[in-house]
Amino acid sequence: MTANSKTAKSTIGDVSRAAGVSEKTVSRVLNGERYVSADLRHKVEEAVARLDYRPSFAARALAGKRSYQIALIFDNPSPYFAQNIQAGVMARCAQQGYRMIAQPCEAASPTVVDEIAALIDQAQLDGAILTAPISEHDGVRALLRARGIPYAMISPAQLDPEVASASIDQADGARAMTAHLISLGHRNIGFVGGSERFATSAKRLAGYQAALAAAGIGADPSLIREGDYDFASGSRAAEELLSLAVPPSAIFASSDDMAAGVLAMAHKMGVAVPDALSVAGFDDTDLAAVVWPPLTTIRQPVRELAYAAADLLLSGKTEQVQMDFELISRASVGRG
Amino acid sequence: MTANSKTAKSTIGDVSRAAGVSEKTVSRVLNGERYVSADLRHKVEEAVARLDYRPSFAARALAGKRSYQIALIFDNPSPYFAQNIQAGVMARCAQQGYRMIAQPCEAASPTVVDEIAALIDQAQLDGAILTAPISEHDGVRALLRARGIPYAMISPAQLDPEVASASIDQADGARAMTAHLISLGHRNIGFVGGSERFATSAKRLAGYQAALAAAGIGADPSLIREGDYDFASGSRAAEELLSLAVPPSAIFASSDDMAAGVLAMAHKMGVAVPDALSVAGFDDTDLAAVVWPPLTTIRQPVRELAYAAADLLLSGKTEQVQMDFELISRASVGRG
DNA sequence: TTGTAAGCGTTATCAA
DNA sequence: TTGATAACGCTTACAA
Repeated sequence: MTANSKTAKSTIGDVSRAAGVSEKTVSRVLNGERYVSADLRHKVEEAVARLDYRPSFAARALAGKRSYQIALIFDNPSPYFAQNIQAGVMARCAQQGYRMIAQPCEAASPTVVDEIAALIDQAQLDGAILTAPISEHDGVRALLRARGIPYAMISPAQLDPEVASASIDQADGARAMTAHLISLGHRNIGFVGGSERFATSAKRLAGYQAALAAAGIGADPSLIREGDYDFASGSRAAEELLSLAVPPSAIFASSDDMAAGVLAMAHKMGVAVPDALSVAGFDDTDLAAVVWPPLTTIRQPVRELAYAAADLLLSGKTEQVQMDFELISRASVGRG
Repeated sequence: MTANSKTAKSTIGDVSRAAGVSEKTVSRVLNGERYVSADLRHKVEEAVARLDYRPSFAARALAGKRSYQIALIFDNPSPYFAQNIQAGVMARCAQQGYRMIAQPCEAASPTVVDEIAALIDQAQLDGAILTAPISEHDGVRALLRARGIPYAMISPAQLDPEVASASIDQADGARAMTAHLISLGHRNIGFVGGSERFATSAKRLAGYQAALAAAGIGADPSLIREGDYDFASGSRAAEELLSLAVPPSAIFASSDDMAAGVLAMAHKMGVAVPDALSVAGFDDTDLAAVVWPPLTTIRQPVRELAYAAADLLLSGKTEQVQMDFELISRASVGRG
């Protein structure tokens, strides 16, 4: 290996000359096509390794049908969630020789569709992965369909039998958590719901209500508060709930930022956690898990959802994969 | 605008025909070159708009000297930090017709240099932006230099007069915070330092010590603990500090995750915040600010650092920009 | 199983 | 100030 090999950028022509074969044969080996003799294949592989050759994305995209690029289109959710999804998708792409283009955007902006159209044209996208609430954006989905770009959705509000997706059962998660609280002896369970901007909110509320009904516990509307998926709204809701004549003995917040807010407010109001109050969260983000140990959470396997979505997209499958959530009880894990 | 215009991908040839000029002239207009008559320029612009034409990145990269792509290379810092930096850099790139390629990596991995070399070759990078601790990685920086790829650093440990960078004065931030605590009457101030993996840790400690010295307060080694920049190590350090015969009346944690840990431990040990204990943090991530209101922090203007680094890189300047930090006192802001 | 030729959409070069 | 023509590095189509 000469000193140059670290600096020189070799081409497919260099490789073909070094291996004594045609450029097309090198291309065949690179793309794993059939009809290459073991002998030539070996020679090519050796030359590729020796020259430290790597194909140009630009040339491949221009000449071929595929660009080996897919986009991850997301609307500014929690940074923890976004980073996890991004890392997961990127890892799977890299494994298969693809590159991921991160495309943050605002679902509510009037220009989203144009922005994504520009991306498709300029980057010659092979596919896309959508997270909520972009996965609910009709304009974006129509564009993708019109352009013939395959896509997969992560935790979409509605399963679409024609579109690949990876998700957990939101309602069942909330049901399981509520049932868990009931099994601990709680009868008076507060619920902090999420904003209507996300379709998951209604599902989580439904799960909570289903568990209560299944246990024969009457629904008490004063125990249900609407939040905004953020810390402040969780605090606010907790203040109201804990000020009730008969305060709840447990509060289930349907996001972890809100659960953290509930905990902070409980501390502030001198309510002992977990002795006088159990706090539970629905964890989209891993945030509460990091910051606030004394918490029971329903965890979405975020990384795994990303893997699944990427795998579906790259393999061209159009399945709706349902994954399991985890119920993590800190009390038993004993991390605090 | 026909129905087709939303679906058709037009080329520079289509535009040249529509405008009645040569392809080269269209190219000149697109790239803002001189020597194009106002008349033709106008015709071309009109045709571009009418056809909704957007140049192909792949073709530009292949034919031209520039790929209009830069990489953001970062090693898994806090998700909040990463998302902010990414959003900032991406925004500036988009403004100037560039694309940002996010490249997470591990500074300690033996393959980082190869991974980045692959990226340079395959994507034909025009430049890169490095965050700590990649900005301290000699192998990576040597590679970039050898390949002739310009780069900018965000908050590097050492300013390099040859390399563009955007940063705040870490030592001065820690000094300012410590001086602030002293001005509130504190004399007994605990310090939780960061890991030696980041060169900033030593600087923050130095700032803390400088402020104490300036106020004529003797250094007490038992008040200084080493942490790991995470929640757990902050809790641990706080537990030790608050168990001292004479516990500190204020604790300054040099990261916000650690500050959150300090706060949680104070609550757990029944130490009233902020009455019996002031807690201060150095905020790289916005995390504690979101989750833990009763906190005084030194905030890095993360978004602005990203803007500055991107602007420097894209304009080809080799300056070392120093930005101001903010001292945010929650008590006065009154957010809790 | 292998190779030849053409062309992808743009910019660089050089001539007009 | 404009425009022909030849690259750029690869894959497609087709031939051998």
